[in-house]
Amino acid sequence: MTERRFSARKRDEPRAAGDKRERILRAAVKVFARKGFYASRVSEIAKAAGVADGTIYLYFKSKDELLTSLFEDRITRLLDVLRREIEAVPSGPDRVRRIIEFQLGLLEGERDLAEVITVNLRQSTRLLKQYATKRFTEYLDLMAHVIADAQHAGELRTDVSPRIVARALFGALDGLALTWALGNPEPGGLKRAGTQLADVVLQGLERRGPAA
Amino acid sequence: MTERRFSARKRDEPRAAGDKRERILRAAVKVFARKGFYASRVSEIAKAAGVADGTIYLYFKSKDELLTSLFEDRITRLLDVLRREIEAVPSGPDRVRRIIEFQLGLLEGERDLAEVITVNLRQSTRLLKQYATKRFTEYLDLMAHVIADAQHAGELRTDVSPRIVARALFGALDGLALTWALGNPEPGGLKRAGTQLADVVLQGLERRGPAA
Amino acid sequence: MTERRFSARKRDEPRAAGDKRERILRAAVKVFARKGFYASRVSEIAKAAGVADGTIYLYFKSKDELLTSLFEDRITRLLDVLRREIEAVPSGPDRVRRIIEFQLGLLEGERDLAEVITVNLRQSTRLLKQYATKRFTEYLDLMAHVIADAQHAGELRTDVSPRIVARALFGALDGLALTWALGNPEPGGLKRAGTQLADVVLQGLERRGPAA
Amino acid sequence: MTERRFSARKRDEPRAAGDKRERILRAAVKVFARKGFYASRVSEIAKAAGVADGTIYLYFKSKDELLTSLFEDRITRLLDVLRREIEAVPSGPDRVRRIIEFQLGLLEGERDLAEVITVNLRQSTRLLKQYATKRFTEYLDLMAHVIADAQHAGELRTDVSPRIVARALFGALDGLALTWALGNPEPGGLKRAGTQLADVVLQGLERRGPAA
DNA sequence: AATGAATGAGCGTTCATTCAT
DNA sequence: GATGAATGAACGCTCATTCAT
Repeated sequence: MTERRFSARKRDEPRAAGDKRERILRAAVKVFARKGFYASRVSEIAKAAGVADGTIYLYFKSKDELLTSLFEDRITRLLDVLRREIEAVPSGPDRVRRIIEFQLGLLEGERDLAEVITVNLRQSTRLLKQYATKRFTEYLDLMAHVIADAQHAGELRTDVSPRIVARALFGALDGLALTWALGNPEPGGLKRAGTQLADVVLQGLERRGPAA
Repeated sequence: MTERRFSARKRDEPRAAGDKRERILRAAVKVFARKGFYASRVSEIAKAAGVADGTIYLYFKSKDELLTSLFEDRITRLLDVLRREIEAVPSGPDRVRRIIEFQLGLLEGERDLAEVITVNLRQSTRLLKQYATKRFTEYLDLMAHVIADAQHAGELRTDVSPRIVARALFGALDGLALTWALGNPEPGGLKRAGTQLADVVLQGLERRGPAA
Repeated sequence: MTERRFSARKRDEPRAAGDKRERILRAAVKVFARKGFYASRVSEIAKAAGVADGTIYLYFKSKDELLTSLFEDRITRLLDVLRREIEAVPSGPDRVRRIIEFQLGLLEGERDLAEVITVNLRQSTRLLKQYATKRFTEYLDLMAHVIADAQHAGELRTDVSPRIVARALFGALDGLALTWALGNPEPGGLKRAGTQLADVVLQGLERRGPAA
Repeated sequence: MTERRFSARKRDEPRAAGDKRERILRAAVKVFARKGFYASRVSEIAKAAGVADGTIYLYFKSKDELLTSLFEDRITRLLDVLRREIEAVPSGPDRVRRIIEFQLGLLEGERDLAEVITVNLRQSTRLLKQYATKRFTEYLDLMAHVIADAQHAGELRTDVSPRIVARALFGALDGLALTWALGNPEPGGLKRAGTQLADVVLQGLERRGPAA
């Protein structure tokens, strides 16, 4: 829509190669977010990316693979950021809080991407089972590690499985995201929701004092 | 194809029609669960239901409406059961525990239905936004009411929004269900996951002693 | 294939069921003959057959299979006729003459079909290698048998392989058909060409007198 | 991709261009032979020729024209060779034998080219009708002339049309080639097939003695 | 001349939906 | 009501061709 302004790149060429791949991915995020994977047309994505339909197939083998690559690419990126953020926080409980803020923060910073991950991740059982699982599992593992480390450090109760907690926590965040994505944002916003979720979860994971 | 020969149901059979509608819904649950909404063919559902393709359109306006009706029908039924179960439990915290057990219990009792609700609910943003929301909201409201009642009864902390808690809790349960549905059942099973989730959530919702 | 028994439509109804398959085949012959397999559009065939595009796929799995079925169906039919005709002729040389007349006669009676067989048979090496071969081989075998029988009966020279003769004869007929199909009909027509070909071939296959 | 480094052909090399054109033609023969005209991709031919896709269009106007040029070029060359060979043979019957050997010999010497001529010649009715005909006709004419000359010289029977014989003979050779190309080579090989074909044809074309 | 990324028209095929029986 | 053959709009994908570099 914009973009052409000066296509006039005679000399310099700020947008390098691979550029196109990225443009397509960005367009795909936007379109998938708006209409869901199945209702999105390859031609729409192409148009949104400002390329010809066929061009998409120079970068992705199929529409399916476009979604797959999208997950792969974006989640890898998110994982990198999240890992760094977590390392910068020393306390276990604070790390949990950080994860919560991070995941909900996505919704405000990159709403479309969040919606794609939240909603489209489940568009296809097949996709989900075949591809998305690897990175998704990595994400859950990261959360589970944070929990487990804090348990070993004596910061959290040890009578619950880190993996179960991680999955439930992810689900809780996803659930909040879903209602937000569907247009019923919590009054007070995600920030308030995140704070409250963290309050409950952290109190719930607290080690119990000597007496009950 | 065969099968009809004698439709000859035992004796009377006042609801020949209702019968068929239900058969179609049951078939739809099975097929949607296995392949997802978009990958399911109307003809497959017809075959699974033992009716002709066209017959489905005597009971449902479209494939979309079939999914919609499925939610409507099943969730209404679930809500009835859940409401009754909750009324039978007097204590707020126990009610929360009951909800958790109920929702996870679905996965074992009616795995297909659970998978449809868990996975297919998100197949289509449009569907989700347009139709499914009503009953879904009712379900969340039920959870929120239980929380709110318990807060008013002084059984749970009051500094968190019942709706936020309800959504997060629903999400957490959904998250556990998802990993189960995808074939990575938690070791120890859903029962153990449910118990741990309840432990954490209830401790998290506990009113804090005099201090704090 | 069966199915027709009584298609017993209410009253009249000149065009019976399975009718549609035949209509599609007939349309395919016409269209393939005019434009060749690859240049023919499924939608054109549908239109020529007076059915919807999708209908073709109720009777044939793909465009490829349509061509394949066409060969199968038509050549089977031709083989039946040819076998009967040959049996009615006692003398070996006369049988050879009969085959020649029969194959060239096709060109006048069913010019489109002849063109499809002559030209389209080779459209796709893959098709040719995979499917068409069986019936085609049967056809060649029939010719080879006629030659071999006549050799055993002492009617033809025995120093040439029946299979080689069959293939060459088929090729010769096919070659005459090709130039005809391409619009350069031999002056004097196919009949004359057939007679001359038979004259040459039969003299060529004659047993030599006492001296070599 | 590599290869260019030094295009540095030994010394002089006036036909840098012709070089590429020839490489493309050679690649086309190979690819067309393996997969047929329609199933061959221009990009495959480019790759096989070691040039960029676009380069092909510097030498040929279209994929169609590439096939056309191929025929033109190769058949012209074959005609030259065949003409010279025939001139070197004085006797009519021996010339016929020479033609047979020549055409079948192609199959062993340049199998790919033979397959392209034999199979691909018919890939497209349109191509066949529009372009290929000219050279093809020339080839047939050469054969017809040989027959006619021999008839005038009293070496062959005169009651058959040289053109009909030429077409039938070409077809016979083509038919033998086809079965060979399809992978059912005659036991004894083409040589034996050629000898037998020549035996039959020449006996068939013999002038009959005064009596029967 | 040579390149090869980009194009976009065009096609085979699918499948939800209809409707004559 | 019930059927299932027929429909045809719609879409993913291919690939010959172009053209900026």
